[in-house]
Parts: sequence; C-alpha cells; structure tokens
Amino acid sequence: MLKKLNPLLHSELRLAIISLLTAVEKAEFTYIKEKTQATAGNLSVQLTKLENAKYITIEKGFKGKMPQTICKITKTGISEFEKYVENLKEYLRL
Amino acid sequence: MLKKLNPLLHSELRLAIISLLTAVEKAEFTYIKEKTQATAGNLSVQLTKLENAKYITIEKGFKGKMPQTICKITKTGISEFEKYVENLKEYLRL
DNA sequence: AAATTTGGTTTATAAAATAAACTAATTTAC
DNA sequence: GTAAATTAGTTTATTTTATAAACCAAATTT
Repeated sequence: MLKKLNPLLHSELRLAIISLLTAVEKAEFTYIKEKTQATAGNLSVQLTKLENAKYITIEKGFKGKMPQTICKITKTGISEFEKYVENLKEYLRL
Repeated sequence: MLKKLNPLLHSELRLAIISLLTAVEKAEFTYIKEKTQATAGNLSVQLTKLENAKYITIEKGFKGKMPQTICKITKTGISEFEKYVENLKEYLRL
C-alpha cells in the first residue's frame, strides 16, 4: 500500500530547499533564492516552516554590514528527506 | 537547474491515482478509492481534474443495477507522468 | 540627499486539498 | 411493504497551503 507522503516535504519549494541543503554544508538565503528561483517572501515563509519542524537551522548574522541568513539541514531533516524519497519511489514505480 | 514540477501531478492523491492507472488497463472508482484510502468526495474532485486535463478518461455505466465509473489513463497522462518522474528525480537526487 | 538596491519579514490573496453535506438508487431488516 | 442502512457517487463549503504583494531597515549608488 502506498505510504502517506510527508506534507512538509511534498511541496515543490520546500523539497528544493531540502534537496539543495543535503548537498552542501550550509547555504545562504540569497544562494537558495537564486538556485530555487523563489521570491524572497515565499522563501522566507517556507524556511521558517522547515525551521519550526527542526528540519533545518537558521542563523542570522552579518556579512560585512549586510544581514546574512545561513541555513543548514539537521539530522532530522536528512532522515525525513530519506524517508520521503523511499515512500515517494513507490508512487513513481522506481 | 531544477525543473518546475507539473502541479497537476505534484499532489499526493492525483499522483497515486495516476500511478495506479499506469499499472492497470482500467480501474473502477471504488477500486481506486480503496487503494488510495481517499474519501469519495476528494477522489471525485481529483478525478475530474485529471479528466479535464485529459490525463485520464472517465466512463460512467452500470454494473448490474449499480452505477459504475471506470477510469483509464491516456497517452497524455502516461507521458506527463514520465516527464514528472524524470523532473522529480533531480529533486530526490536519484 | 534622493533614489535604488540588498536582504529580508509580515500580511493579504489566490489556489488547492479536504471534508461535510447531499442525491439517488439499492439492499437489508423488521 | 416500508424504514433504515449501504453503495456509488457529486456538489458545496471549509480549511490549509502556496504565493504574491506590501512593507521595513540599512546600505549603496547617483
């Protein structure tokens, strides 16, 4: 039987964010924005959701004088992503 | 760069329906309902969306005296599903 | 020093998923 | 034989979600 897909990950933008973060140690807001082509507002909202779920951590600092937001995936985020991928594979018949 | 995911397919229930229909020649409403664990209302709505997009065909008839709805995937449905799978693979790093 | 850009957040709106209510015919139980 | 329950759905309403628009503060450019 098909397993329920984690709704937090079954979202194009959030999935793209998590996918990106699995491949790098950390990433800046602006980098994620560029890579995903998301608007800043949408990205901000979705990052906050992922942070609330503890799938990522968000650290706010400064790069020179400009604000900088750095995101990292957590162990929870990685394992939920892996579970999601396994569940989704059945839908995709892979 | 990650490709945009077809929003009609990036939906848990619609994806499950299409996935199911790729594996069989045709399927009854009640069979799909059982397999997907969807409510009848939700299923009805999502099937209609897939029909409007010409991803599936819906034929209404009778099985004995009871109404029967039979669904089949179309060529469009199959090729859109295949495209969706290929695009999604990049998100999943497969 | 006014206008623009950068790096965001907050709030409002649009779209989608889901659930609830309803229809209509059919069985089943009394 | 008729009331209650079941089957097979559709339609409508509600909730949730995604997205866009508006906004803020500081920095930079003209």
